[in-house]
Amino acid sequence: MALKSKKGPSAKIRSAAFKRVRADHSAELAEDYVEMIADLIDDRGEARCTDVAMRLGVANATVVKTLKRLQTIGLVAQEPYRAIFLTTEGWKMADDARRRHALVEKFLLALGVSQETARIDSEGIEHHVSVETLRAMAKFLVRS
Amino acid sequence: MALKSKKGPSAKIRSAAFKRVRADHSAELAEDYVEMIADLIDDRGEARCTDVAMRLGVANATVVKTLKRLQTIGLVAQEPYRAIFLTTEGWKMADDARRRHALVEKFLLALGVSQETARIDSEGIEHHVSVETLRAMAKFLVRS
DNA sequence: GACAAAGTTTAGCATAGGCTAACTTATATG
DNA sequence: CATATAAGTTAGCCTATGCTAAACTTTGTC
Repeated sequence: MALKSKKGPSAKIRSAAFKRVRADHSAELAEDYVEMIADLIDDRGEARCTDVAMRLGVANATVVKTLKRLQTIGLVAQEPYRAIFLTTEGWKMADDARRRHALVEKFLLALGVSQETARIDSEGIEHHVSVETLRAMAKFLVRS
Repeated sequence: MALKSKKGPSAKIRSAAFKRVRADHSAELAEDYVEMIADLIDDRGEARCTDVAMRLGVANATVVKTLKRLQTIGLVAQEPYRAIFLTTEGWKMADDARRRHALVEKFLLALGVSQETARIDSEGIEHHVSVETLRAMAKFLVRS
């Protein structure tokens, strides 16, 4: 391989970014669920499977299965055929996610994008924003 | 259910955001791969399985498997035991991703975050930024 | 040209997140 | 208060993305 040169020490550093993205992804769904459950509880007093399914745009059975996972990792508590509750841990994650989500959305609006786009993009972006970037966004909001 | 009120027409609209995020995710990996393959080809003349695996931080076998999928959807071309090439379609996607990636990264830097954070966060964010938001970021860069 | 090292592929496994269809439980109303 | 409808659950399937270990090519070197 004549054209092969060094890999550079950057390879490992580079891969860290992708590893973080992959880690984000597995947390992402959990965050979306607890955030939505928190909203449902606040808005209407309780969170039901069906509401979560409808809002997420997935089948009921999918929600049930995912809730099982969230129970095993201690974010959610639920009796069969009953409404969904959050554990202390779950509330913590939900509040965190909501704060982050709101900030990103406000930031996008301040940047000049439409409400619609801010809502949609913030949903995707919120999970990939570090504390440092969040802080920079907050600073921008104060300035502008 | 005494406390159940209307679901609101927002449910379907809301779910659209999550559907987009899910769709983004399945495209995301493809974009990461073609972007990285394009970089490897430009930087060192060819893209090898091992390099992709190392940079992404995954096992070799994982790359092989994913490349199969990318071949079936027409982004990548490869002979067994040979280097990886991009199809015209693949190059289009790679260039698109690279443009988007670079813009997001530059934007984050302009916003005041560190190089390190800009690099990492842009990797996660680039896949979730709409054209409208990208344009707003570009505008911000011109102004600042 | 033989052979060791490096790179690639295959096989087989696990987890996560989707789905539909069939079934069970809760509840709201006649 | 019986029962139809709505809600939740289970079972079984699929795809995507990871992994390790073992097998197979390619290639560089002696």
